[in-house]
Amino acid sequence: MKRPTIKDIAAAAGVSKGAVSLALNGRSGVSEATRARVLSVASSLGYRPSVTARALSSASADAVGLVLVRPPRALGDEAFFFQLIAGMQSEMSAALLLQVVSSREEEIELYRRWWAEHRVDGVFLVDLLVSDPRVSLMSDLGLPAVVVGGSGHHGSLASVWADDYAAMTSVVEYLKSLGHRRIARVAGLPSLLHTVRRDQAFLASVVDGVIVAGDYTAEAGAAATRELLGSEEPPTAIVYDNDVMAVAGAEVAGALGVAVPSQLSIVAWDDSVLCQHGRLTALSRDTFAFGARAARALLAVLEGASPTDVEDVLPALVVRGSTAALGGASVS
Amino acid sequence: MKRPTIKDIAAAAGVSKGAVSLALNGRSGVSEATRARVLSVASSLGYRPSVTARALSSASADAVGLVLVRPPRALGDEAFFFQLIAGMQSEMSAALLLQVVSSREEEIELYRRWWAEHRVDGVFLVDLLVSDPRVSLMSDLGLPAVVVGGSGHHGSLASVWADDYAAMTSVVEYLKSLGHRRIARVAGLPSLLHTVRRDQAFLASVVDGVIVAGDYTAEAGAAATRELLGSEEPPTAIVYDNDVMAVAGAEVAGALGVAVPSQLSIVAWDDSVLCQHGRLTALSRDTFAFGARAARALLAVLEGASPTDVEDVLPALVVRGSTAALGGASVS
DNA sequence: AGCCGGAGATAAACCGGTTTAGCTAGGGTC
DNA sequence: GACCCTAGCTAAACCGGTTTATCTCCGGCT
Repeated sequence: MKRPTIKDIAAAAGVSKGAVSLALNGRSGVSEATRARVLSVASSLGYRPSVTARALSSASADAVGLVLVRPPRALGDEAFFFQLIAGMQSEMSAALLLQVVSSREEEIELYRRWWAEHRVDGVFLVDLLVSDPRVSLMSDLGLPAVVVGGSGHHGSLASVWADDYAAMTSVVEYLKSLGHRRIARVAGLPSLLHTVRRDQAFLASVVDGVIVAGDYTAEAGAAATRELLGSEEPPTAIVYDNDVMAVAGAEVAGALGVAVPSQLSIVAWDDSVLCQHGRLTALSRDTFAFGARAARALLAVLEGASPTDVEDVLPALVVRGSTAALGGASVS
Repeated sequence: MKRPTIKDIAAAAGVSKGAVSLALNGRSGVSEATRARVLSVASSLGYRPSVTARALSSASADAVGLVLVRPPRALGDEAFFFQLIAGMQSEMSAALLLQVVSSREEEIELYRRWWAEHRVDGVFLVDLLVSDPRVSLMSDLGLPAVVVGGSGHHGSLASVWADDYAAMTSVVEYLKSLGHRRIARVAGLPSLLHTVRRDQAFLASVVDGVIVAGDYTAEAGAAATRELLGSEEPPTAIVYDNDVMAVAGAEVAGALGVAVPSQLSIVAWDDSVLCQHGRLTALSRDTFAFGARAARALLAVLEGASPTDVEDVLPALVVRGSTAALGGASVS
C-alpha cells in the first residue's frame, strides 16, 4: 500500500536517484539506453513523482490558487464564480487550491504563504480593486498571475477581461433607442474596478441617470429597487449589476404594481438560468468560456510565455421580455 | 523577500533546528524558558512553517480535498455544489484542493496520489454510488474521509446525510393529500445512491407512479417532461430531482399548454433562487449549512475523534405556486 | 605517448521541516 | 563516592525529490 519512490526506481533500474530524476524529466546527462530502461521500470512499477517533494526543491507544485474574499454565505448564490471555476478546471490538469477568506489582508497573507511554500505555481486574481495592491505584490514575488475580469491592462501581469465600458455603453444606447431617458443603475461594490468602469460608461452615455450601490445580494437588489421606484421621479429603466439583484428587483416591481416591461424595463448584467427563466433581458457572456480562457492564459505564463492581455468577446445583449419601448405594451 | 525558515529561527534563538521544532509544536523536550525565547523570536521574524515541507515528513498538509466527477460545462449550473463548497469553507481554516475529472477511475487515482503525497489531510466524498469503491479505498489507505449526502452509514467512515427516503415519502404523501394518484418522478443519475433511495421511497408510497431518468441538466428535464406529458396517461404531478430540471419542466409544460398547477403540480428537490423566483414548490434544505456540517465532521475526524454519522435535518417542503389540489384553480 | 574534452554516471548537498539517537549536566539514592 | 535517571539540548537521519560537484572512462588530436 506504499507508493514507489524515486529510490525504488533507482534500485530496480540499477542506477542512482539522480540518474532517475534526469531520465524522467527528459534532461541530458543520461544515455538513451538508460533513459529507456528507467522509463520502463518506472511505468511498470506505476511510479508517480510526489508533487509535495518536488515542490520543496522549487519545482512545480501542480496546483494553481484562487482566493475569494466574500462572506461565504453570499458566495453560494453567485453562480458566476462557480461557472468561472468550472471553466478554469476544464482547461487544467492541475488542481485548484481554493480558499475563501473574509478580508483583503488575509488574502494577501495567503498569497505570500502559498508563494513562499511553493504550494501553487500561479494564481488567478479576481475582483480587482481600483488600485489593487495585489498587482505589484505578484510582480514583487514573481508569482505568475492572471488578472481575471479586471477590465484592462495591469502592470506586468497577464489579463483576461471583457470591455465593461463598451458593454455598458451598448446597454444604455439600447435603452435610449427604446425611448428611455431616466435610467437607473443598481451597481455592484464601489471598490471594485469594473464597478467604476461601468459607472463611468453609464454616466457618460446616459441622459438622466442615477446610480445606487448594491452588493450583489437579493436583499440589496430589492432595497435599491424600492428606493428607486419610490422616489420623486422613478426611472423607466434599471440596469442591474448581476442576475440575483435583477431578479429581486423585478419581483419588487411586481409587488409594487409597476408593470414590467410596460412601465419599467429591466436589464441584468450576466446572464444565467435565473434570467432565462425570469425572461429578463440580460447582458450575456459565457462565463465558463471566460474561465477556460483565463486558465489557458495562466498556463501560457507558466510555460514561460510573456504575459498577454486577452480581451474577451463583447458581452451580447440578449433581449427577452423585460425590456420594451417607453409606453409599450406589457409582455409578461 | 525570502521567508524565514526554521534554520533562521534556530540561529537567531541560538538553538538547534530540532529544538525550535519541539518548541513551536508545544512538545516536551525543551525548557519553558527556551520555548518562550523561540516563540518570541519566531513571531518577531514573522515565521510561518512551510506546509509543503511539513507534509513531506508525514505531518499535516493543511488542505482537504474534493474531487468532482462531472462534465465541467454542466457543473457550473449546479448551485448545489458551490453552496456546499461555500459552506465547507466557512468552517475551515485550511484550503480546499478542488479538481474536476471526467471519470471515476481518474477520481480514484487522484485520491491515491493525494494520499501518497500527503497533499491533503482528508477528503469529502460526494455523489456516492450504490456500492462505492471509494469507501473501502479510504479505509485501506487510512485517509480520513467524510461521506457527504450518502443517505446512510458507510463502513468505518464518517457520514453526513439527509434522510432521502423519509423526505421522498413526505413529498408523495403531500401530493396524495392533494388528490394526486398518477405521479411521475424525473430522477437523477441511476448510479447514485441517493437516486436509488429516492426511487425506493417513491415506489413504496406512490399509488400509480412512473420514473424517468435524468442527469440534472435543463435538457434532460425538458425531454423527460415532454415524454411524460405526451404519454397515454400523463401524470398530474411530477417530482424532479433538482431545481434545474424542475424549472425546465415547468417551462415545457407551459409551452405545451399544460397549466401549472391546475393541470400539473410540480415539486423540485433542492430549493434555490431559481425555485424561489419560479414560484416552485420545493424540498428545501440548507445546503450551505450542510457543507458546514460536513466540514466540522471532517475536522473532528482529523482531530482523532471516532467517525460519527450525522443526520441532517429533514428537508422541509416549501409550498409555493406550483402545486395544487387535483382540479384546483390556477395560480400562475 | 600525452593531453584534453565530453559523455555518462554517481555521490552528496539541498529544500524545510520532523523525529530519533545520543550526549551532557545536575539531582537523588544508597 | 559510585550509580542511575532524567531534563534539556544537539547532531543526524529522514521524507522524496532536484541539482551540483566530482569521478571515470573513452575517443580524438597533436
